[in-house]
Amino acid sequence: MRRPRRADARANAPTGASLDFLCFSARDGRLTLLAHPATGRSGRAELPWRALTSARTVTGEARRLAADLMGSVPLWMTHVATLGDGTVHPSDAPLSLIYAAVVAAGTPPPAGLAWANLSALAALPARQRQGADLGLTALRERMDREPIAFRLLDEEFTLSALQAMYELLLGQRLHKASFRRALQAAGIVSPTDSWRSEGRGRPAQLYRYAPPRRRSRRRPVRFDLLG
Amino acid sequence: MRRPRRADARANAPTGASLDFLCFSARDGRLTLLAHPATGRSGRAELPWRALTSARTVTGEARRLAADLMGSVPLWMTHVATLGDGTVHPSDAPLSLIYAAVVAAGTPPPAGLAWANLSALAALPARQRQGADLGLTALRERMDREPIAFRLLDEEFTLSALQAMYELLLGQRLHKASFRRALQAAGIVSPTDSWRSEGRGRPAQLYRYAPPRRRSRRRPVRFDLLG
DNA sequence: TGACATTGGTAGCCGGCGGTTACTAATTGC
DNA sequence: GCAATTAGTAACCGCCGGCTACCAATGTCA
Repeated sequence: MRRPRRADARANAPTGASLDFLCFSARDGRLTLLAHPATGRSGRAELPWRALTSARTVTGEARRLAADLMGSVPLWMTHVATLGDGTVHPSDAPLSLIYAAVVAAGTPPPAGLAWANLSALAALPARQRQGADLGLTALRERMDREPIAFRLLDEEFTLSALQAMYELLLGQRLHKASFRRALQAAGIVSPTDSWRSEGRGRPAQLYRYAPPRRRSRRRPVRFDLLG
Repeated sequence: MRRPRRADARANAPTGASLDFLCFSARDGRLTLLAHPATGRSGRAELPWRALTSARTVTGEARRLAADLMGSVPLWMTHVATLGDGTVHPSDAPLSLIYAAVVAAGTPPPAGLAWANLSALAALPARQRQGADLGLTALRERMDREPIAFRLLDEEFTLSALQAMYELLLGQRLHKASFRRALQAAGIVSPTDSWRSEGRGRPAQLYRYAPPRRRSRRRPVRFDLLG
């Protein structure tokens, strides 16, 4: 059984795979996802996807797909799932490689696509819906290891905007003082000379994401997350 | 470009995928990985794999592969990576789905396979080596959310054995008092009536993994892991 | 012009977590 | 009986993180 002839492997192998592009952004205090609107030819909302043509450069093809759509490769992008299991997918491919990315709030959608609320996610084809769920979960779980929230903001941002983005992703309110104390202690933002005044209230200083070189503290062993 | 005919997708699509089985265990205080020894026909160490025959049941096929090898489905098993990118793989398949699993220390290897030290990992074919690295990283990152260390132990275990397993996975020594305090506070183990006495020293009480129903505490926002 | 609302930003209290030291308990081997 | 070895716990204490309270700077409006 081990090491079959190449022809054997080809004989009853599943054919083809799709690359699916999960692109998150934020708009009006909501998380949004890039999708073909339901008004398309299929009459159904659908994530952008492309047939995988050469598995020799999977990550390259994923980046190319993203760049072709968005104009440039997103600052944060990663593979989040590989789905098959007989779920419905517009490509008819038996396998789909789901890539998730994040672009700054306010990025205009490419032609033919729109920013959809996450509530519209239920209308996606089954496999894409599952991929979107997994992608969103991945965003939430990785945001304390990778600068996901920062990539959803412009290069310069206020600390209030950063906190609002964290609250959006985590789905819970955070305390301002604690948030800023932890942020300053980690030293991962550096202030700029600019200030932003939006209507009422005291102007806010603008910051940049500037992670230090030094190694991060190791976290203690935790048992309270098991179950 | 969107929604190509099925024939189009098939035309230049990559053909076939392999399922690769990363099975970790522990032996003599070392982490080990199930592999075909280098004495096989290929003369090279190799992870067990199988051609994916029906993508309709990817997870089912992965479980079946594991069960066929080990006799039963491992208590912890998950998909950790999908690799292509032109790396070498014994199957010649352009894509490989890597599944990682964990079995109790002392589980005998199936015929034709052996428990290999992680140092032997460098000898694997490139794609399998990459998969093994990713799998090991996944083990370490997920062990505070999923009961990975517990699945590497027998059903009943001593707290010292549990701590040794955590130290093995994390690659660092832990303090006994802190470890046990956190463990008791989380309430995820329950003592049994049995005691184990191995040679010298005071006998140790045996415990079982028994996670509570209650919801886990939410962890604070952390910025010190970014960068 | 001055009071108020609004948003930005910080000081400091305090309970609990987690690293550490130090101790007690129970067994084997001499 | 005594040393060695392993299991298990108590308690100190610094720091993290939730919280309250406060000050700062702007726009709005009477």
